[in-house]
Amino acid sequence: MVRKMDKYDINTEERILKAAKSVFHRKGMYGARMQEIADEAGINKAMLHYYFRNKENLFKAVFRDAVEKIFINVSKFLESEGTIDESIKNFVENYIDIMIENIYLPPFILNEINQNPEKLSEFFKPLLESLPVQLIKKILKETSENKIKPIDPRDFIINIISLCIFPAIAKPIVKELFNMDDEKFIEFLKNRKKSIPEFIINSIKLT
Amino acid sequence: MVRKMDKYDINTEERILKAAKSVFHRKGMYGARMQEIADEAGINKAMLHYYFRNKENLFKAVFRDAVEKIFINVSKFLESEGTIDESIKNFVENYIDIMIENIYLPPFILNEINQNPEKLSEFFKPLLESLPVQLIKKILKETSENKIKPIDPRDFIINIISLCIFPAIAKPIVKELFNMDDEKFIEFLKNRKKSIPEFIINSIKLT
DNA sequence: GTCTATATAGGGATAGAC
DNA sequence: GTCTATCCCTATATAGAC
Repeated sequence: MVRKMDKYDINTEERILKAAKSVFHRKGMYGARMQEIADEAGINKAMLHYYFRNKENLFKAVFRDAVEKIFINVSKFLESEGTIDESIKNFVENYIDIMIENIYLPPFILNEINQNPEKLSEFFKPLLESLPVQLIKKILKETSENKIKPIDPRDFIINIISLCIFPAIAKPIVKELFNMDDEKFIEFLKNRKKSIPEFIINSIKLT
Repeated sequence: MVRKMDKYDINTEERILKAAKSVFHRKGMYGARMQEIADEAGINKAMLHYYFRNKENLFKAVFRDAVEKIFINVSKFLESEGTIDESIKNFVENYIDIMIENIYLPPFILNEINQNPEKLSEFFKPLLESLPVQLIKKILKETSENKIKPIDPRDFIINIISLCIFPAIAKPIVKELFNMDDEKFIEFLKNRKKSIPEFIINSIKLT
């Protein structure tokens, strides 16, 4: 796996991984073809097996990377310090930025989990267990102190995540529905960094 | 395609279609196997080709049915008469009922569209063009008359759809996150028939 | 219409030379 | 480490008997 290389070169393993991401993200585990990955990496199929032994291993490397990018950060931002309002703004802004940079990942991950739910325990369990404890406590506290409208913390968490992630999953439909090209679509997402926190904060604040 | 049959029997074509739905919904176009569909229908592979000629045709029949179930209804409920509040309640309640009955469809459809965006024009275009015109007008009117907080109608539409559909797409994660079995998960969705309209109406009403 | 048997191709994986 | 050639299984699809 280790190879002397030119400073400006990138090594074969990285080239493969990059190509594998591109193909798996678009086509999923079963739609992807090893040949296509090899072509995109500019090498031949045998190399894929030399570095990753089989398709399943290569896929897992890609999937693990995707989960880390998308879910490690959910965890981090959901648990931030400060008031609820600050937490919401912080989460949404950071999360939509991640989404814009990795627009293919949410459909890729969610599709894989729906088709293979057992992957959940293999990749997510440690993440999920520790996830939103702090935030739930914060919501319950603010509710009991009459600082926000009462809301089931589970609904709150699902709502904020839904509003951030769903447009990435429905991208082709959203673009078609509102006649957007890619640029307009990104602009739409960027605007949601402001509109989603407003939407959520309005809905929970006392009148 | 037509066959005399016992009153309590269902004909072969329907058996195939039913089995095909079950398998395609769970595994998608590329993960599904014709053999598995044949087994589940209780017939052999040759029959699949006799009735549908090839896998692609069979898949399209299943996909078309899914799109009609999920999107015809979006269109219908989004355009209902009455005040905005009534429209929201009407849409969410009806849509979550549909979701509960067809929990596999949203991930199935969205995955297929993400992997094959060209399917969009083939199956959706007529639907999408006529979609939310009335609702957009209603929102703009209420905004200009200072009856609700100003909101981009596109955000409004995406928000309401996100809140309804996302839990279906993330079902395995939601169940894991909150330690739900299937029954608890359905209960959670049913509760959202009330909580989502509250959430949305609070966020847009003037204080 | 329904079955068994088989053709054909595609794709993952390996062997072996360099 | 990288390549070419090839193996071999799997899955779609067809042929043909009943």
